[in-house]
Amino acid sequence: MKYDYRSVEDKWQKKWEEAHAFEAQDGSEKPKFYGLVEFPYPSGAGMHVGHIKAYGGLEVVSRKRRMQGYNVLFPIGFDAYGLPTENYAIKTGIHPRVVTDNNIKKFTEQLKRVGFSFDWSRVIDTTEEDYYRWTQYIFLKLFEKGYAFRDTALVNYCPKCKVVLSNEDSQGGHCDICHSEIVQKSKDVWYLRITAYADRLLSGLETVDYLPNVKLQQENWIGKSTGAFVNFTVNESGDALRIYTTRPDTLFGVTFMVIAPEHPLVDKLAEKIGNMDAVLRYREECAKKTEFERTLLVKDKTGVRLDGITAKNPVSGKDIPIYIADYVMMGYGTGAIMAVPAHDERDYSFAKIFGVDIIPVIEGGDIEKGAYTGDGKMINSGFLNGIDNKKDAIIAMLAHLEKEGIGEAGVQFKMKDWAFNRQRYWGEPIPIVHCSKCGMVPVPYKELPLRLPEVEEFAPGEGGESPLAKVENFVKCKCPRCGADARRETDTMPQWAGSSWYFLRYIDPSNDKALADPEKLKYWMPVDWYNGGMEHVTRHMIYSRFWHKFLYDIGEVPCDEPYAKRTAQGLILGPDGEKMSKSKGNVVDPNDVVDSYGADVLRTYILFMGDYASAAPWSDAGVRGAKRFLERFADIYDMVTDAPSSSSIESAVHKTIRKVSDDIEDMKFNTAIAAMMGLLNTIYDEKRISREDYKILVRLLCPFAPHLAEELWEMLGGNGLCSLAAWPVCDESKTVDQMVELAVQINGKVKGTVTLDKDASREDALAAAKADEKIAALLDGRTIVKEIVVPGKIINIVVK
RNA sequence: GCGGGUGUGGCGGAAUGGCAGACGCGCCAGACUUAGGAUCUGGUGUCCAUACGUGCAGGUUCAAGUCCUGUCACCCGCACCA
Repeated sequence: MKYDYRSVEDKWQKKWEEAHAFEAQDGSEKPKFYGLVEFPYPSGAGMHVGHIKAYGGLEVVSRKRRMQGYNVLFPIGFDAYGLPTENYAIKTGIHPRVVTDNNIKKFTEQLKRVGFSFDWSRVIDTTEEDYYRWTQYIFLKLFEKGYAFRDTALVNYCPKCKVVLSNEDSQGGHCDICHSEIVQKSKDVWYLRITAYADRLLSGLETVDYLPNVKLQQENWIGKSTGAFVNFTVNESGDALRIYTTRPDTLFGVTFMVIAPEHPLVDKLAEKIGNMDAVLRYREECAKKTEFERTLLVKDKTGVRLDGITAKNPVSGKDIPIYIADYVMMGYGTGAIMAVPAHDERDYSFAKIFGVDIIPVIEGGDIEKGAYTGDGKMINSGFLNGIDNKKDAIIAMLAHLEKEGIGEAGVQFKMKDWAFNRQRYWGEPIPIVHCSKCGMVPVPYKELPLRLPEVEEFAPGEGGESPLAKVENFVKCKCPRCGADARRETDTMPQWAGSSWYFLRYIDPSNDKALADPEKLKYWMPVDWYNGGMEHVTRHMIYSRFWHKFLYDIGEVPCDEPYAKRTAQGLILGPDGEKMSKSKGNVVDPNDVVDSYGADVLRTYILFMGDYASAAPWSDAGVRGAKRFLERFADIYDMVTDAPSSSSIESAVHKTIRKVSDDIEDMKFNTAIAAMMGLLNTIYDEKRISREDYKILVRLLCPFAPHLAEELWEMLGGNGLCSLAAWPVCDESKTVDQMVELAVQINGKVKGTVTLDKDASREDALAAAKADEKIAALLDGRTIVKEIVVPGKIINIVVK
């Protein structure tokens, strides 16, 4: 068959659109399936092959579900706020709105050309007023409940982008956008109190079906640790010095304390500290150090003793020195630690450098050699002496601390509150008014959306203020509470805001009364299956789970967890095996592949190239392999007869139904396609297949190469659209082969094969094996020790 | 350092403890061709072979790529988290 993919693909894309084939139905009696993919950021570069892989997985699943009779919601939209668009606007002077609209148009065309079965009637764009109105609404709810607040704190700041970044946006000490070194800066910033949900974000993971490594990464990011808070006292001033430790059992081994250079106690005790000059100098040095330098110097501990200051160990009563050192961070725990050099490697190396006492309190180590972090019997520890394990020692110590009122059990999380404002133009305005009398006042709900004003200049000011600050008629306003002159908040929300709830809006995209209708939410939520990249596991996913849990608590959504299942696709590497990047020049443009081979080839190749979850390099030769497969698939049309297929073909067809159906569920698309290729080879041997069996094959192919499948379906006289035809069901009885081949082993080594009836008895099988000439010769003169027969698989004869 | 993952042909990769290398790429040979970076057919782990082969060394088992112990290498997260 001559196959002109251009006209065929155009033809079916039009037919799908005319038939509204992929639009989800509200109020349907059918079972629902909500498949979600991470909506793209519409960059100027257009679509990447990575998008095709990311969407291609759930595309196949969604298409299969639809054919299985589900009411499928498989939506798409655009996460369009963000810095690249804004930076482009700053450079060119073109308004981000214009840039965004152009890019969305381009993405839409490209996505449609690939034939994805998205519900295009529900497209959302996070930068549109009727969308960000509800993003602002959620912010106000958070503010009302005290989960959005302002605080002055040391924050991650990117000097190049001139923005405050969250921890999630500055992993590894680099700006996520421009990769510059971030610095710590004290600023008055907006926070979302995500830490209030830390425990639930953790425990919720037990109720969802996420890939194990996705769960693990989230667990590590939340970073729960259990331990104790202990109050030490400063002898010279009586101040409490509170620490957090996971090892309260080692309290008797505390020989010094360390506080972070920025710890407020330093300033408080300034007059009593004998060497304040040196202390301040050290503090300055630390502030200048980049994250990178701090990490490199892990082994060489630095610090300064606070001269004239001592603390009292609350259990041993001993006086101990206090140091400041940058290996203690202000941002974790209380910014102060009790140091147990005998049993902590960091404290040990510090003690060695500074000549502090090292007192072992657990037996088993050698303090000359290093810290002993293992378990053992307690020594030098007063009432703990004799306890022989860590667990019991901790329990005993916690009881003592609580009884004496010097400490209590506690937990700590690595996760920090979410720094939420950006001094940027292209984002949702934060709907808050600053009034000199009333303080921070929310913009009334009825005034939402608070529109992003027009500006002349998109760049942030030199002082790091938002471009909105220069728009006088935006900034100047009346306080909604008292009517006095007031000023609007001029910062905008970070890019992660809009994507934290977008899956809710797809359910009811044009609702102007609520973020979505409660009945519709009840029907569609939770998302049944969410696929995306590993890079979003600790940011977008945690943020959106947080928002969702909050919305659940205030009764806006019907379920506690938004995503029932989460998977992730692996990267597509360049042909050179390296990560694709413009600078390496190894980027493959999916549009080129569609141009020269068609969308079906692109889709099929990307899902065939390797394990879906793993990274795999691009291969142009491999693309041609996919093309050959589809052409061979189409050429079978000439082998169709109206007589039944041979029993071997029939059996192979049903085995393929089973294989393809199961593999799609496991995202093993590569082996699903391989099974169809294998079946093709079998059919080519016989050059004959029944019309009905070929129609089964065409439906199996449909999720992968839907255009070709539709064309063949039509040629074969199938009813309606193949995309909406019933998914084939495997008839297990037809997959059972009457005759089966068994391997015959002698001492575990394969020496031959025998073909037997599937119901052959153990005796028959052994007799047949021994009747084989080669086997008989090998058995001659040997003593049979044991005979194993696994029906349908293997015969193993053990001889001496 | 901590946590997780992966090691299989020339390459991408398959294998509920049961015939390792499915399927594809590449390569070789042949056919059809004025031509072939098209198509079709056959072949293709290593070795002349007995045999040997899933990073390496052991172990369990009738049987191990798969399970167990140890070890090496690479990749990905987090990283002075107290």
